[in-house]
Amino acid sequence: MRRGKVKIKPILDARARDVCFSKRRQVVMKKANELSILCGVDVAVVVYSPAGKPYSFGSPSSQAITHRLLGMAPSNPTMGDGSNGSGGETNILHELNLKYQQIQQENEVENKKNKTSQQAVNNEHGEHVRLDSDVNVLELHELEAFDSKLNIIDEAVHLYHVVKNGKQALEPQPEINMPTTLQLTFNGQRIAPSP
Amino acid sequence: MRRGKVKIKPILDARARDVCFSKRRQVVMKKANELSILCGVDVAVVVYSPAGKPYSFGSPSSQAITHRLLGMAPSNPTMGDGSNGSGGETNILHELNLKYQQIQQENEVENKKNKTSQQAVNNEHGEHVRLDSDVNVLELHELEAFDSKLNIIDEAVHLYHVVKNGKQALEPQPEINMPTTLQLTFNGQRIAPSP
DNA sequence: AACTATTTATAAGA
DNA sequence: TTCTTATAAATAGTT
Repeated sequence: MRRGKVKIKPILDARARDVCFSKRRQVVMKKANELSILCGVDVAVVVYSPAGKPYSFGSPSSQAITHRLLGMAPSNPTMGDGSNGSGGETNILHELNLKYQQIQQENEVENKKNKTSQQAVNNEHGEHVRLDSDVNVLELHELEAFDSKLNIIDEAVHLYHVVKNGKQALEPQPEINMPTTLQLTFNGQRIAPSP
Repeated sequence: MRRGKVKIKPILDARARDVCFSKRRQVVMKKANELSILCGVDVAVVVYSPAGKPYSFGSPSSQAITHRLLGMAPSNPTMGDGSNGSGGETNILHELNLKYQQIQQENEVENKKNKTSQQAVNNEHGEHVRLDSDVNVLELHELEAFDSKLNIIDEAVHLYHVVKNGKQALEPQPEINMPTTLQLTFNGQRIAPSP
C-alpha cells in the first residue's frame, strides 16, 4: 500500500476516481472550514463531482446575506483587526461553523471512545449500551446547530423563490422547500425519521 | 512541538494566525488542484487573508464554475466539452434538487443502519443509559445533514444574491477571479509547477 | 468500510 | 522569514 509518493495525474478507473473524489472532497471542505475558523477569514469552495453534482462550502461568503435574512445589520465591512469575537454582534455563520467544528471534534472523541471501549456494556438482550452523560450534551449541540441551519436555509430558499418567481410562488414551492426527503424534524421534537 | 492534536479554534495571536493562514491556504489550494486533476472535476476556491487580500483557485476558472452553478452560459466557449452539452442549461433549481436527492440518499443509508430498535435503560448507578447504536447513527445522520445544509445554504444564498442584485453583482468583486497565488492553470495541459 | 504503510501537513521552536 | 522536527492527518491500495 502506498508505495512511493502518489503521482498527481488523472485517475482513469471510474471507481477508484469516485472513491478518491469522495475522500479528497471531504478533506478539502474540512480544511477550508478549519482555515476559516482558525484564521477567521472568508473561504468559499465549490466542487463538482465526476457525476456533476455540486458541493460547496462557504464561511462568511454568505455572511452578508445571512445577516440580511436574519434581519440583522450587516457587520461593519471594514474589520481590519479581524477580532470580532469581542462580544459585539455575533456572526451567525461563523458561530455555526465553529459549532460544526466542535461537533466534529466531539464526534471524533466519541468514536474513539467507542472504538477503545467497544466492549463497554451489553444489556440483557446482548445489545450494546453506554452512558449517555455527554451524549446528551452532544445531541444538544447538534440540535441547536441543526435547528439554526434549517431555519436559515428555509429562509434563504424562500427568499430565492420570492425573488425569482414572485410572491405567488410562495405556497407551492414544490421542489425545494419540501422537507419531505429530510424528515429530520428538529426543534426538540423527534429527529430521526424513525424507520 | 506539536504536542497533542490541534484544536480548531480561532487563533488570537496575529502573527501565529498569519503564519497558519499562509500555510493552510497553500494546502487548501494545493489539495483543490490535486482534486481537480486526479478526478477531472471543476473546483473553485476563494480565500481572503486576515488582511483582506483575496486568493483564488479555479480549475477552468472560479468564474466559470460560478456560472455553471448558476446555470449561466459560459462567457467564452473555449472548449466544448460534453459535460453540459447534453441539452439545455443547468439551472440552480436542478442543482439544488440533485443535492436534495443526495441528502435523501444519505439519510436512507443512515436509516438502514439505524434499523435496530432502541430502548433506554438505567445502569446500576441509576444513570440514564441507552444503546449507542442509535446515538452514533444519529450523530452521523445529523452531521451529514448538517454538512449538506451548509452546501445548500451557500448555493441558495449565492443564487439569491445574484437574482436580487443582478448578474453584475458578481463582477464588481474584481478580487475573486484573481488567480493570484497558485498559477496552476490546468486543462489537461501542464498541471504542477513541476517542483 | 476498515486497515495500513507511507507520505503530507502542522505548529512550535530556532 | 525560513528551516527543523515531533506529531497528527491524509492517502491509495488492499482486505
